[in-house]
Amino acid sequence: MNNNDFLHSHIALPSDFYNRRTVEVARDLIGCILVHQTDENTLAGRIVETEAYGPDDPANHAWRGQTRRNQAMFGPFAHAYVYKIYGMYYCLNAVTCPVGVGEAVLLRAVEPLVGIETMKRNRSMDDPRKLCSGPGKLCQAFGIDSRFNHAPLTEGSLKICYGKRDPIIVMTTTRIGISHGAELPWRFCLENNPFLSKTVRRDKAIA
DNA sequence: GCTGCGATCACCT
DNA sequence: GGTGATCGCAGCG
Repeated sequence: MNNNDFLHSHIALPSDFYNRRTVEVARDLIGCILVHQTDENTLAGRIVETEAYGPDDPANHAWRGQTRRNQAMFGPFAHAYVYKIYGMYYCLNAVTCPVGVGEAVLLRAVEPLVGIETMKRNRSMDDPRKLCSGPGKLCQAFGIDSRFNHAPLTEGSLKICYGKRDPIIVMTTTRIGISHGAELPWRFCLENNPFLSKTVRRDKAIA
């Protein structure tokens, strides 16, 4: 399949998809396709790991209210919230709630599908399992940075599209890498997928 | 102002 | 399993 075929065979999720409870959006994003159409290439991959940052959640960036960094979280749903972490990596979120409510879904891992050579170049790395197996890695592979903060995910160069309708098993587990508050079962992933991040906790798997 | 730490990652042992 | 890279924010004064 060439790049044009791929683009035309995938349709962006409608904006209403994101106007639901954040944990539902996080679960339903598993299996959907992240697409970045650059001037040169199409980059695409299947979303295999997500994390919800919801209400009453001390780990949520929006927990202490609105700041310049988390402004996009309080903007309209179906848009991107991209922030820099540890001064060097970016993380991509899908904003889920109406204006004024700060909730989002962090995309934690993607299975590379299209534009793999470009991803390898962006990551200076050859192993396909390591190209997008973490929130910072997938942004580097896809060339996603702060320019995409506030960008719509329903149109334009960065989109999330329907995936194939293969039956998939979504595993629910706790979050990790955060210190505030209880570890809520708000992480979702494709069971036994080889492209998950290194921190998936099978011991705490729920389904 | 300064300090500590975080939704990370690669590299080292 | 430990460490360094290095930016924005919060908390403290």
